[in-house]
Amino acid sequence: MRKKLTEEKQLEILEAGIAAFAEGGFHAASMAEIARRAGISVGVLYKYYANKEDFFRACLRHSLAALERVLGEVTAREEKLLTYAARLLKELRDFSREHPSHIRLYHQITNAGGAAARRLAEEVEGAAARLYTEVIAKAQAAGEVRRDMDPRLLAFFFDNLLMMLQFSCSCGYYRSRLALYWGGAAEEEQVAEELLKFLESAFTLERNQIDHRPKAGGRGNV
Amino acid sequence: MRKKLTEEKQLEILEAGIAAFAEGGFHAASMAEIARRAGISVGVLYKYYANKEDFFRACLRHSLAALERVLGEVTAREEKLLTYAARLLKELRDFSREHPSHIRLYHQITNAGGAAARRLAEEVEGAAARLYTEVIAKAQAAGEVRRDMDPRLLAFFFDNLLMMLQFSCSCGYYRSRLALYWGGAAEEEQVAEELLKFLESAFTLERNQIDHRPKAGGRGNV
Amino acid sequence: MRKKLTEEKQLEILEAGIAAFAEGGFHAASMAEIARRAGISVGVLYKYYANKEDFFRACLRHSLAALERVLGEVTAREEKLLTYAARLLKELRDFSREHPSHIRLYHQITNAGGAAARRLAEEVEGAAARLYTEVIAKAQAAGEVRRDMDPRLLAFFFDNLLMMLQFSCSCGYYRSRLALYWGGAAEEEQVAEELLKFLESAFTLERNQIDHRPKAGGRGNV
Amino acid sequence: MRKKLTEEKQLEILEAGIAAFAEGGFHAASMAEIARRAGISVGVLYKYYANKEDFFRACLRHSLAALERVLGEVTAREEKLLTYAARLLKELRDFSREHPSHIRLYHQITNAGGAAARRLAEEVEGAAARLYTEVIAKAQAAGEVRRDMDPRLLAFFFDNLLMMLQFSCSCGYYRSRLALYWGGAAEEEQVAEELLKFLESAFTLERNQIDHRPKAGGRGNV
DNA sequence: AATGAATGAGGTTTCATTCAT
DNA sequence: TATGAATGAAACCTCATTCAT
Repeated sequence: MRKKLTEEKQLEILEAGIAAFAEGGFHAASMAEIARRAGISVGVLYKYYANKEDFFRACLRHSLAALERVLGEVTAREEKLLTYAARLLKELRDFSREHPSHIRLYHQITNAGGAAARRLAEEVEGAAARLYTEVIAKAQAAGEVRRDMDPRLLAFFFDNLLMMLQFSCSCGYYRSRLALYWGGAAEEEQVAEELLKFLESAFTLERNQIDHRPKAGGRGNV
Repeated sequence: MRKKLTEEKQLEILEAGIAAFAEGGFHAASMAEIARRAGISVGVLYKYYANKEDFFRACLRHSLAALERVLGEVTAREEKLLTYAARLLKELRDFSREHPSHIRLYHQITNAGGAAARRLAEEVEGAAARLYTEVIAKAQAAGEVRRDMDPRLLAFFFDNLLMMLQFSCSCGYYRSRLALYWGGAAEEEQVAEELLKFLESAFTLERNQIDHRPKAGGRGNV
Repeated sequence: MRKKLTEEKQLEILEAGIAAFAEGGFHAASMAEIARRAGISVGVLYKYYANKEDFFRACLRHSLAALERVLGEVTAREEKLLTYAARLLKELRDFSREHPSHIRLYHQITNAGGAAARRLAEEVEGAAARLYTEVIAKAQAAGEVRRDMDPRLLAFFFDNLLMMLQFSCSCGYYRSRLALYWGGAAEEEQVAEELLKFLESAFTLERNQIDHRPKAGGRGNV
Repeated sequence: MRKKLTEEKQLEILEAGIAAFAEGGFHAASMAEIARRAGISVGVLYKYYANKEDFFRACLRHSLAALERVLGEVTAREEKLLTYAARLLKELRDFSREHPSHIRLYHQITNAGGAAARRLAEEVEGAAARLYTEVIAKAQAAGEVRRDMDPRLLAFFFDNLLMMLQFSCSCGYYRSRLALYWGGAAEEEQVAEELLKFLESAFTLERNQIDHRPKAGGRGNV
């Protein structure tokens, strides 16, 4: 009989699916088009996946698994908060560049609503949320991070900035938007670098420490 | 586009479209369903709009115009950066609550890619990007904002946090995500309050000012 | 708007469906083909019926309703058993000729098995079974019909012969089969006539009355 | 058709096909499912049979051959009509019980129309039709059977009752129907027994012999 | 002018058939 | 040779769009 699809081909199919679903969501993608892009016949899709929905979920799982693998590698090491943040930024940037469709698919699912959204959010973000919060709480205890803010919100804002950075690397609209702010030839390395500085300050300075006298060369405060 | 339907009815149609498109994107929405929701016949839809795409663009325009109106009102007054940010947060939060579909539709279109995305980004974000950057640059000049970061990136990170806050108020997934971080009964007022503190620090403290000695009660710095 | 399908057109659609399903059963018929035969588009089929199964059931209902109407008319009058049987034969023969597809569809569903078959049998045959049995029991009480057989089985054999007669008038195979027995130019009138004679004897003669002496011109008995 | 599979396996394949086709007709059965049931691969099916139609015909031939073998055995002996009928009933009942799928497949094909139906009817029923007619004609000549009816029609009605009895033993719908008439625990032996009585009378009593005076305990005749 | 039924292209899914292994 | 995965035509079904009323 004909050889079963190689592992490689199976991945290619998933990638084709991810790319298609990332484009315009579940409804916009066509199974026939996906098959064509993956260089197979529709029949194969339906031999491996019960239906479009099932295939979509497989793509999602595959995509999120890859993302989680990246996060897992970064979080395996014990480190100072900002060192950790720096590595996270780098890894996510690399991942976003290599697999923009994965990030775009992830962005797609954030459209979802209802119970499915809740389940998905817990599945995808739960671990990260807890990890970030914990790391930040520890850093607060160690006096490395400001104590006048709830660690959960610090973690939340931190993750928000990470998400937007990923989107800015991967999704057409957000890329254009970054270009609008930063100029056409966006060097993402520098953006990441600057984001670290931004975070460093945000994590450090307590409100009551803010000096309200104008700085040299300027008058007045924020 | 003739002029027979009342202004009010026209708005109702657009709102129905926005709600439908916000749900699952362009392809998931059905013209018949939209007409039904708006209490009109499909025929009317096609009298006023050439086709689905055309109607979608009208919904988008309407939705973004509303958003821009809000931004416009906020930015009309000359103010200090953080006062301005505070007002912006409040207005966007209110808008997100009253018109979550608008925000969700906005989120939908950020999936787009290609030239359309570029055009859209410029149209939607261009003014804000320039405004934020300018305000921040002025604040830097006045010594109210750190000078060791590019005002464009400061503006960019600022806007990123704003966008995520809007999504967190409006879109199912992001709402669940906020709940994950912050607990079930997320009081968005407090989140906005804390975001201001976060921004204040991020905008203020320069990296070389960061005290690397551990704070009281903790040892070491970030 | 376009005019809704006339009652007449709706019947035409059902007839097209009945003809198609009668041909080779549920699976052999194609919705597109049915639409084409009925002179409509597939869309109409799916506006009136949720899906193929639903449409099939509607065809069945329509077909059986027509059959039941015929039976109902016949059974409305109080009559002697054989007069009644004669009229039944005539009406069924006429119906079979005018609507052979209905009979053929009926024949199709007798393929069914399982609980659906039981339900269908009760629905279609229940009334007739009870009626025939009752009429025969009464005739037995009146001494008009042999008493050495269970009225239920007499009714059953009676109905069996009726069913086969219908099939022999409507379904290709059974028609050919009748031709095999009776010769090419099967005159169904005469068959029905003879069936009556057959039934008359079967209903009348009790076993113990059978004369075992050879009849004139023959030797030996059955 | 090559000759590599064991005789036994070939029969198993045919039986699987017969069971599948009997279920819902030609179109409802799937080649893959048949292969699975027979414990072979589809490839084998297509090595032995050119296509689905060809395989269907082979199943039919096999099924009818079995039926004809039974009839052949019964008709080999010279006997009195009713003894013969009794044996026929018994054999067909046994066959229906052991191979209900064969009967159900036979029932399936009686849907067919056109020239194929004619050919099939001749092939399947021709011999029986001629045999029955001949036996009955002889019995008439011997004075054992009424002479006021055409032997061909007597044979036809006789065969009709036989067919229905077979269906009533094998096909879901007809079984339910019998239960409707005769009660849940249909004992087919008794039905066959009673059918013989029914036939005996039908074959014997001539119309002009029918006594039109009411029988004891009743008034009037049929 | 508004309606919404009808249209039919196009999407999803199945399955008879092929053919590389 | 037997296998059963791959193929793709054809079936079911949906919905953007048209247009008779």
